[in-house]
Amino acid sequence: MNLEQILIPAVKNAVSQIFNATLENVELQPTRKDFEGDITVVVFPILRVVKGNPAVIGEQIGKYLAENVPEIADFNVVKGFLNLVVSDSYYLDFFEGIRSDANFGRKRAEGKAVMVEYSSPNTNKPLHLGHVRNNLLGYSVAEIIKASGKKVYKTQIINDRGIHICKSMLAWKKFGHGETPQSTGLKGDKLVGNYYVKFDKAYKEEISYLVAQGKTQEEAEKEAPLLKEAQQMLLKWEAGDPEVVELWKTMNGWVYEGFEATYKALGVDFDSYYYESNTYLLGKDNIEEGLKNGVFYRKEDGSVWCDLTADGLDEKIVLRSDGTAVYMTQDIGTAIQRVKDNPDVGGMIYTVGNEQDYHFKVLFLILKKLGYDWARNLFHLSYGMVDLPSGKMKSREGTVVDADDLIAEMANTAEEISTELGKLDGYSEEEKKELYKTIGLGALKYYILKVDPKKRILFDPEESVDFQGNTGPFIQYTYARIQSILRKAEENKIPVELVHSELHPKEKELIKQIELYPNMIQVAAENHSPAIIANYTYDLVKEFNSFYQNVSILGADSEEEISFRVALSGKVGDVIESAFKLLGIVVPERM
RNA sequence: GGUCGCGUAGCUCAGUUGGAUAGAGCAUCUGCCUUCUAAGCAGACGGUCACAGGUUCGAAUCCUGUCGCGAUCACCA
Repeated sequence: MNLEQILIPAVKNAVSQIFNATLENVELQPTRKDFEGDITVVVFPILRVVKGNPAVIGEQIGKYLAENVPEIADFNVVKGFLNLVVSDSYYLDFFEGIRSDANFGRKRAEGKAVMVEYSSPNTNKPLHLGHVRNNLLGYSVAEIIKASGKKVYKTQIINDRGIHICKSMLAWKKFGHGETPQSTGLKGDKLVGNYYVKFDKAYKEEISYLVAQGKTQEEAEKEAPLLKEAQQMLLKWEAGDPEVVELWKTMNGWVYEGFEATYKALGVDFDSYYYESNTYLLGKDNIEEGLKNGVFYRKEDGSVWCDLTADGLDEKIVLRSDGTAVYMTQDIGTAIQRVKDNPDVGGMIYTVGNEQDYHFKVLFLILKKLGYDWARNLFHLSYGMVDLPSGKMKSREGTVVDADDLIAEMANTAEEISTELGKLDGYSEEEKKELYKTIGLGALKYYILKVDPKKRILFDPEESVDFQGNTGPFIQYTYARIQSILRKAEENKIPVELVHSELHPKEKELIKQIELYPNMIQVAAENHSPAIIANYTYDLVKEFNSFYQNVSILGADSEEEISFRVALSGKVGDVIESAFKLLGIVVPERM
């Protein structure tokens, strides 16, 4: 039982006892630091049921609660705010109850599962900063929802077909001389990405040649022989030409190996993979069904549409006049296929940039119209772009921030700062390297996850990421210090099972903050926002640091006090670790 | 132009369901390493919550309008 569960009925009861009135809602909030008390009842909403002066009413309710609710030790009223002082024994009991609970804050899974899609790369380019935000967000939201009590499937759809892959393939055939990742020592995705760039370069040369011959820019772009050849290749691929398919398999294989390495470095994973080469023909049957149900209609030219004007949207094409699928067809089919593959799925989350807001609005509406019950639980986890100080990332201008480079750079920065501060002296080179990675990655992940997904992020690679203040390393550092306390306590054989009777104000503040943790997980899950977890953890760490600096832990007055503070520190460490796990950030034992 | 999103301190960001005097970090300034890790702590400075109306006992938060920034409006994906 947390405080809310105790107080809401208690306040309702008080109102009915004193005023003989029925209260629907009780509004509680943590008491502001500048007032005395721990939790505050807002009196104003009660005025709807009980007429009178809020201060007087607050006074009466406060008196009743103090007399009848054992958890309430005292109260005071400021204007319309009834501040309640919660007894130390409540917090001590609460702490005792959760101290040994390793799963504190996390619920066990029940009900329908949720499928979270994220990453969704193209196989012609290496992953970049934008994908990093996508991956971190998707992974973290999946973990948060898991912790909030739902089974989660992590999945991705890989765009492994289409003209863009053919471009890389063609360039490799023409200019590659049989290069492989093994022969060049390049990561597979980088190698293939290079050929995509090579294609683009050669294509541009052809265009300028044609323009010089007197063609218009537009004509030249369409008629360039390289492009024609790539289009031929796509047709061959669709026809199942063995040679083209073989090359396609080989090159995509290289890319997947490269991606796996990046995912591993980022610390994200997936339960299933969907490939567009398998799903691009899906959805046509569903269109037929929709036609029968009257959800769709056919135009004279044979194309199929969905009329969404009644819902304030446009008409949307779902099948071309030549009967081939469009993006929407495929997405409809894939969604339905996924639920077939995992019948316990009751909803899906798509982690895709906000430039596709409209697409998903339409997709969800169509699926709803088709009558699937899980279609009511679809969510587009839409996030803002990652911009550089120079503006957008443009592959053609070479301003793309590569994911692998970025991760390596963060580790370098961590090394520089650590060396400068003289930390980590006395560790082996291998241990140090591991720590630099952990810290650098922590900085990057936290930097990206602490901001609201909807907002754009301005990322300055020159300034790199801060290590002071509201940052990943700061929180990791605090965790490492806590581990140090626990080690010393163990060395000195300090028992931790003792409980003392009176709480220091700093101890009380800390326990109050810990108490909020389960609530934060729920709020973060409902809002699909890791930022809520990140900012909560920061607040907890601030609270702990204040405690740490202002009271003595291992040198406290009594043995009882020492063991209590060690136990409290340990629990703070557990909560930090648990919260950071939801963000996919590792906390080191020492740093 | 239509639709959607964003606009909070010099900069980067929090702000739970509408609640008290709007909070952090960075930057600038002042103290604190003889105590458990100073990547820290305590404090100072810094605000017309883009603007104007409205709803409410109460608005950064909800509604309407204006301005600014971005995205999107393909038989592309």
